[in-house]
Amino acid sequence: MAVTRTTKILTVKDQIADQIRSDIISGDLLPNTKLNEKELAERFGLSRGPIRDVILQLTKEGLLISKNNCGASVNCILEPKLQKLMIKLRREIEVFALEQIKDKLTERDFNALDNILIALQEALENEDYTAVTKIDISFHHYIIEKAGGDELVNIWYPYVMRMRLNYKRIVNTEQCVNEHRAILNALREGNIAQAIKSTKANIK
Amino acid sequence: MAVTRTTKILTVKDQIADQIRSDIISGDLLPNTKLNEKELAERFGLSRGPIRDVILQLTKEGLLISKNNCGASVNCILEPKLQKLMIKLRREIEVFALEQIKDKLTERDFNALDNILIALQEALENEDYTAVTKIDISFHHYIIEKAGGDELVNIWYPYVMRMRLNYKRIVNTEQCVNEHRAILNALREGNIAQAIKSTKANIK
DNA sequence: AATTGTTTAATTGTTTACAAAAGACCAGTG
DNA sequence: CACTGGTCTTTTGTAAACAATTAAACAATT
Repeated sequence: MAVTRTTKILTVKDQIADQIRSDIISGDLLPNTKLNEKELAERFGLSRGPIRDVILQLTKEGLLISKNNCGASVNCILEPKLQKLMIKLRREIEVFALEQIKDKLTERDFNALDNILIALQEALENEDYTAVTKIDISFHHYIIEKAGGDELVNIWYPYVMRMRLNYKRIVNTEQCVNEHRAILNALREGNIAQAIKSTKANIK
Repeated sequence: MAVTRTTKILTVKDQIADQIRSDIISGDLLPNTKLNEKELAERFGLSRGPIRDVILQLTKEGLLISKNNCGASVNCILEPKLQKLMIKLRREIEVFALEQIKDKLTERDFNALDNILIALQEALENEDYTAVTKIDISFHHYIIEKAGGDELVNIWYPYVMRMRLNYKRIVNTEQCVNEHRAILNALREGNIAQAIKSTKANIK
């Protein structure tokens, strides 16, 4: 059998959600910006129904904050203590994931992760920092999903999103790709301890 | 000013969500049971719109699992390793909460928690185990909310719900109320270390 | 007999129209 | 001047009709 390229099918709602997430990450939508259902519906050429679903979803992820009968707005950054807690918890989830996939990674997985890093490098060269952030997330997402499936992704995702809301910019562009390469290399060598160490260094 | 009794206003959706959560906790809705939007709408005398919102919300909480165009069904119990991870993470959140509220609790709070325990005792005597579970959760909820507001509640809630899905029954009825009383007593005495110890013992 | 293709029923996804709540504005009053 | 009280507008919440997708039952073919 030839190599099967898995093209992921995205629902309309997923695409809208992705777009709004990008807008928030990129800074186009600043904290406290109010999201108007009607406007969003017109922007995406849809009715308010699906938009409401997306807003509810992003609210659960912590990116938006909703009040009854008052709509949703972009959430603010966390207070430092909560921020620290979330970093700690996210680290533990990622460490758990690494321990789980220790012996499960195939050559196919390494290739997939390699490709992600290539895309990351490219986005960095293009200075497309929104793309950088999304690709960065997708690297971690791949590992989390492999380790614990959707269940684990679902509890992991809110932490990532909230952290991204706090630090909008990738400060150290080179460091970013190097850190991820370190993780991947350690995984390739089967050196989980090092992979964990590198991951902890990357999550901050 | 007289004592202001705070009666919480619940939206329609919150009430429906609560009801479905109860049905799952009580065992009326077993894992893999499919939820039909139309049936639910008729049962609650609503249209499908709000029902869809509730389903999406419960899916994000991990109680339901949804597939595109195929509806939602009650989620299964977690595999042991994920279960252990979630217990660990929930403990850390609750410990964090206790450390935060150390000096913030007023007499009003102690009374509120006392009342919760009285209700817990009563539910136990009536052998209404669904109520027991809900009141149990509300005790912890009170502390989490006090410590970190909705932000913290939002990341905490999924863990509680998923754990409840795993152990449906309160095994040790007396132990349950005793454990919570130990937490409250420690808080009253300002003995946070003991409160943390008791909380850790309670979350399992 | 097993598998593939087609039709049909049921269910979800989306749109549109309507009801209710919140916020803005402005006049009137102390 | 501040403040209450009302109307008006805007926005969200809900309902009901329509479109699209899926699953199942059945027929046809190899």
